[in-house]
Amino acid sequence: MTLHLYDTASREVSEFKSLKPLQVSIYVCGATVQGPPHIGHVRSGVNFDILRRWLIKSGYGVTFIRNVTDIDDKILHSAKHDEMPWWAVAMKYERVFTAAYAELNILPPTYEPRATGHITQMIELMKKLIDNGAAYAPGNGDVYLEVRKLKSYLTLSRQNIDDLQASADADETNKKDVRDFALWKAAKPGDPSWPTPWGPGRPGWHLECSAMAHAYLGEKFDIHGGGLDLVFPHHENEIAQSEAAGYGFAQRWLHNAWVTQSGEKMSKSLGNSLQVNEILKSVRGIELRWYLGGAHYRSMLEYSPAALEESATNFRRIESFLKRATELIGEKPSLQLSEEFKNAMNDDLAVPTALASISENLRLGNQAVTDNDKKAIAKNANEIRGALDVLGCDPFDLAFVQSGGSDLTPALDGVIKLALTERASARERKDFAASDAIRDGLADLGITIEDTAQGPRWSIN
RNA sequence: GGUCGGGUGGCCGAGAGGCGAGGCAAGGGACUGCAAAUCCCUCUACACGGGUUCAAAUCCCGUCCCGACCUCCA
Repeated sequence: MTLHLYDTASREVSEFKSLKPLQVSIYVCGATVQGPPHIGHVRSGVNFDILRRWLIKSGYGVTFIRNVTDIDDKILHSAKHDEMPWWAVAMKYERVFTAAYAELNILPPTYEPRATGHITQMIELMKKLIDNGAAYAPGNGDVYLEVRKLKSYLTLSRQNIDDLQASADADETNKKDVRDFALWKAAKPGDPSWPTPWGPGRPGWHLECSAMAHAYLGEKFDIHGGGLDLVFPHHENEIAQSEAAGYGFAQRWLHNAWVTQSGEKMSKSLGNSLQVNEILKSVRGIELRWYLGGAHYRSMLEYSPAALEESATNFRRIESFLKRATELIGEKPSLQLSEEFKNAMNDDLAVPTALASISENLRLGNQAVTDNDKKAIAKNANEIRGALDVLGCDPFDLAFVQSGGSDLTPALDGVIKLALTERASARERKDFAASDAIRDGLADLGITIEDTAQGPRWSIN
């Protein structure tokens, strides 16, 4: 099976064909850096990172753009509130986002453009749109796109323009039609602004992405992604601007669903958002990634602490098998993929089905450990590690290996082995009170002892 | 009002006409001095009412419920 992906525009899963052979260009709408990320933000990051890794594994070269929206109303609002320059607010949260992405082993984008770094491209795009007659500048410094003049509009969300509720904005008086949207917003006193032929102002949200996608990927590119809530208006307006400028734009649209709580979308404004930093106090980044990436990208993921904990436990079982297999085989598993896993991933990134194949590998692998069948241990360990690698959850990945400081593991191993030798001799003379005291003592220190056919092993909880 | 998703076992979560995904929890068993880990077995569900079909969780019609978007959103 070749790679098939869903397309929001057609609402169908279809075979993926890149514009250029073995090259894929992807633009994903990144964060507006007006606060720290919640787990919904990074779910989007994980979902598109899995897509990217799968494309790379499938032999494609991938150019991956994820922008940073570093100027918007909320950033300006925060800046006033915190008495900081707007750019300092944006940079502060951009760094928090970057750190969160790194904790979850989300690959850095090929290019990560900031909106404010691309004003020139935005002005060029507006000029083009005004020359085309698609956009107009009413004279107050705003620039609007005239949606009624478009050949098509709202094709992604399949809405009728007359059914849209008009925006409640107070300063709509300069629009020819209430549904026209701002490409550029005139400067308000005290706000940052950039000079344009139509007056000083700042970019509208939609214009940024069209201009940056064009700057880095050209007139046509393969995949445009983002959260489901961006379909309208953001992506509709990106399409409108780009098509009005004569660009082919995105060939396929992918949207990830939300993380919900009590059935409701997680969002800062609803006050039910869970910050990544908070969650990472209870689970490791690799475990949070396993949890967020485990649901299908188009399905809502209902968050609960119990579900997260369950998922983390499940991951630790897999990880424990891989470590065990490494000890028994004498080398790290290689990266192999089972047919089941490949087929699942090719079917619109069916991660839950792919996970079922990992569970099967795990069961067979553990059985092989019991039977001491090294060939079967290796096969299953290799296929599990290969799958985890695609999912960005390879425990051997350097991204997850603690860096800095000296590694105390060999020293600790020696000390624990001394204790285990004592325990073994106690067990030999059937002094179970003594042997259990050693095991309990180690358990109190967070060290778990398992008696295996190959002798005792220890691990830190 | 318009446009979209969704309702699956105790819980989470796939599937989208026919071989009962998978995980977690629970119960039983094997192994163990006892545990832990692991393996085996059990528990077998698709909101409701009609319809189509040899066959429906899946398609159609209707109903109920939940959620999202309608110019701030991942």
